[in-house]
Amino acid sequence: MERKVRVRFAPSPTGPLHIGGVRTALYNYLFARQQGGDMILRIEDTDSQRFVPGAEDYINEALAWLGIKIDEGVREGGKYGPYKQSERRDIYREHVKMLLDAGKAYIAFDTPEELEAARAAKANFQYDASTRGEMRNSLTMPKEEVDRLIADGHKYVVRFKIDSGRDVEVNDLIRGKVTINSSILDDKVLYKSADDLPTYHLANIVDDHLMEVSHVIRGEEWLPSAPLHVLLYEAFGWKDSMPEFVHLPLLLKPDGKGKLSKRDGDRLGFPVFPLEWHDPKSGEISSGYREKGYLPHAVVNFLALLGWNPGDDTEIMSMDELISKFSFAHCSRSGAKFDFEKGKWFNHKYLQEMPDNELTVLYKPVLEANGVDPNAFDDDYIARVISLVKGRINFVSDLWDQSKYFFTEPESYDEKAVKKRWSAEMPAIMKELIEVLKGIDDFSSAATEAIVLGWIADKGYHLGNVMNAFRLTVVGECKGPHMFDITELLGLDETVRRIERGIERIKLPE
RNA sequence: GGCGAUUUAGUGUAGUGGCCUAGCACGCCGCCCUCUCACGGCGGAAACUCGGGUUCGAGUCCCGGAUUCGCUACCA
Repeated sequence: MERKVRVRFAPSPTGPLHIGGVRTALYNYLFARQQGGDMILRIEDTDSQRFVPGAEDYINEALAWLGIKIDEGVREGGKYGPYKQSERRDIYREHVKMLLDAGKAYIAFDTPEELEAARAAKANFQYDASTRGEMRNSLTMPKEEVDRLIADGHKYVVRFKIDSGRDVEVNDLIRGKVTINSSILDDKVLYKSADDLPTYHLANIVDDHLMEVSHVIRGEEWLPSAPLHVLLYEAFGWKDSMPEFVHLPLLLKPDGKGKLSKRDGDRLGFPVFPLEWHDPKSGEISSGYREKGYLPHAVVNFLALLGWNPGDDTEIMSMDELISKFSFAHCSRSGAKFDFEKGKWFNHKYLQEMPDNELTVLYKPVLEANGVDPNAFDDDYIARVISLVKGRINFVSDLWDQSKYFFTEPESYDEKAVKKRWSAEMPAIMKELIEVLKGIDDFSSAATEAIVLGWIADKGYHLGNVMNAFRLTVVGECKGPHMFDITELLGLDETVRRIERGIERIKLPE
């Protein structure tokens, strides 16, 4: 009971780390930190067929970006290594032998073709207690033949011998007791001689035991095989030190049905990966939250709340707050549809809290990408621009659309606005405005506003029409912050230049 | 098909038998603010899967149906 909390995140390097996997990692991390425990990163590369180069680096980089710190792992080291399953072959071989010697497992020679034939012949074929007596394995064949086959280099697998008709209980920390009858379990393959590697199930149990994992926190897709895992702990005689199980609800597609998948991102236009991923084989690029302009904290906060809540209405929480408030009792049991809009809102919130000088750093590459040399402007100028428009952005990249007129004069004028606000007398009024502006000593927002508004009132002009025409010449469209905040930043010369240019270029509607 | 899990507004969720004429947030709509677009403030529409029970009383407990999801590989 008092044992140290040790959790593990155990992804397979078969591609980029999926956002659902990120959430699993996050919950592991939150729990470990809260309990003063250890967070292990184990690479489960027991499927040599599906190995993808670069995937492991991707996992490390993604977790680092999100602030999920690993205590033990391939890079971090630790006393329980190696942390990559392909480097633990000896350990697995030894444990497979233990099971074989104890009669809890057996060797099977059935080829994939033979298994396929068996499945085709029998509607619900399952390699289990009811059928293993008819298959080619060490239970049906004389020992000499088994030895000869192995000596001749025939490929075989080791299967777990599961007794039928037993109710196996799994205690899940968020779902309670789950019972499954062992008859529905098949004799799972534990080890493949072809590549001298165990399958997930065996490696998982052996590693969790040897690494003294206290809590197995993983996705719900593992719930059906949890009883098998319990049986394996029993077979090894490790039942007493078996970890606690926690099966997290899945992240579902926002629209239709099923688990959130790689394709959904492309289809619905939002990332399902933390970082952009370049597929080494197909060359295909999948978008990532980082590259889309998400702040790592926003992603973490958003993900934390997909399947868990703090028990009150708090939504914006720092990593430390998440750590202190996290609990399995407040995890939901059903899958959560991925709500991309809410994700944007979190990013918006975090962007608002970010100091302008930090946003300035992030904005410069965006400016550059839009053909503006950021070095042509003071950092202070950029920061002031940002402070004026940041309330309306969800991403750093939105800053461009909201503030480009601070960096480059309008190239065109919004048609609808022209139609509504530009009229025959406007050029003359704008010329008057230029003179008014030129007569102002203090071009600050408040002073300019007082003078210009006074002039409009004296002349009896229509405030909305004049101001919007003014805005049209300076901004190019009728949007943006307070007009005189814009002109203060732009300065008298630039403001006048733009009005002149507007007078020249804006054509009367019709 | 079998097995398991699951079920509160469009979405994420609060709710642990009376405090629920069901709260919060995203999204949506409206109003206010206002030179514009946003932001912000205020307000609105919108939900307990169905049927039986138990109980003085059920969103909350029990049974059954339905739903959705997952698993059912020599993948994890």
